[in-house]
Amino acid sequence: MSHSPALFTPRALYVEVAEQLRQRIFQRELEPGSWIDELKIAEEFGISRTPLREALKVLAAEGLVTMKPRRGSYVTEVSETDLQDVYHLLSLLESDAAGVVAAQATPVQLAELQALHDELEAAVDDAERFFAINERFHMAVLTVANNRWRNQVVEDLRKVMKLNRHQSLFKTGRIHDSLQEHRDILHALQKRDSEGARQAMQLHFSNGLRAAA
Amino acid sequence: MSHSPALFTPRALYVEVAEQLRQRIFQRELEPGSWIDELKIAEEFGISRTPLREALKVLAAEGLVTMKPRRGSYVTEVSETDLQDVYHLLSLLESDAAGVVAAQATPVQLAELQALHDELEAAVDDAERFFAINERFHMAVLTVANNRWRNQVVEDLRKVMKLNRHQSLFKTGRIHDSLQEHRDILHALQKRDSEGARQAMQLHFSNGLRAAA
DNA sequence: ATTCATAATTATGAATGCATAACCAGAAGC
DNA sequence: GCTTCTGGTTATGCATTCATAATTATGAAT
Repeated sequence: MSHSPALFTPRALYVEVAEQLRQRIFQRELEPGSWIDELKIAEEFGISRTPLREALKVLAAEGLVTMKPRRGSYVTEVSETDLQDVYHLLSLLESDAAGVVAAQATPVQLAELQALHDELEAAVDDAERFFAINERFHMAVLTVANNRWRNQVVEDLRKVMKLNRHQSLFKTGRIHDSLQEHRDILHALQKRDSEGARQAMQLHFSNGLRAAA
Repeated sequence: MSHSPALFTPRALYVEVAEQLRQRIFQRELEPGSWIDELKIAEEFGISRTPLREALKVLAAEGLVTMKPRRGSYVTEVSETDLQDVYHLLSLLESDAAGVVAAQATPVQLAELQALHDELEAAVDDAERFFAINERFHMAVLTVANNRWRNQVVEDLRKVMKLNRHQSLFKTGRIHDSLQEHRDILHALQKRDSEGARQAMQLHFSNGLRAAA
């Protein structure tokens, strides 16, 4: 990795570190509730504590990390009620977004959503892949709904949701059910049925919560 | 900023600085869109750049500040559509909260909300005070609704809303109207009418947006 | 042995220093 | 006159160093 100087303006180091830390957290290398050793991590990354601490503050704002004054940073523990609360909010925000999309999406945008959904259908046998495309679909709906503040909020809440260790999608039958729910959502969107889209999305989340809990 | 020795463990400096910066931003000492001179601010506060930069990252996470790589930090500019989007979300989140409160609040909690509302009634002639109590009431509703993730989100969005607040509440008649809307909300809560509370809160926000825009 | 006081250790929070990318002004070239 | 190059300046991002609060370890006294 010789010095190929900033052709593609590299993100600031603390942004990069924040992303790496997210990965470690999601992969349970850093367990919920565990203390984050700044010195150890800084050494592992080969950086100083300064950008690491900045990254930790970013993660704290996202809710992935909890900072205690003079005690350091801890990976956030997501309780059962936390999970319910987060699902409640996601349901509220994303179902509203679905309603907006049904009312306002252009034909091109609907086609893009359809294309994503087709990918999802094709990934039914690959849970990992299904999970990734599922996330892309949900974010695509939000993008079309076009409210950058909501996007930010949902993005953060989804990160918190991911902290929950048993990914609902891997439970038996959940993928199949989830896919059917997605079909219903897409169908409502294409019918331009705002209320139907809202309800379908809500159902999708309440089922998702049941599977996760 | 050399304070007397820490009798009551003061919050970390960067937290304090973040709060001070919020005040400056809300009071328009730092104007939306303007660049934030780290050296200048650090000197004014009598601190180094390190805690200031950490504070700026906190504000960035709240949406008050926008950071551009290698360009520094800027006070977030809130466009007309931004304002609409934020109101939309607040309406969604707080009206849902109102519905929860109507269904689940204990009599004691309802009495506390009533007491806050009475304070609001009494502040009808003091716009500044009215504004403050209004905020307390809204946050009290959220507290009763008891979803810490929503609280955090709403808190942040309200800060963004404040970036714009200029004259919204000070427009002629808005205080009076706002008060009436609050009466309707409280009435629905005490009737345990979830749907009514939701709608009353939604109306409150849509009127608020009209007055702000 | 248990408890309390105190010393040693460790980690956080903040200050300082430094390297480099971005900006700006002025000169050279067309 | 306009563009482009170049040198100087400035501010950001990161590393390093330092101070102090918190924790643990140690030891004395009951």
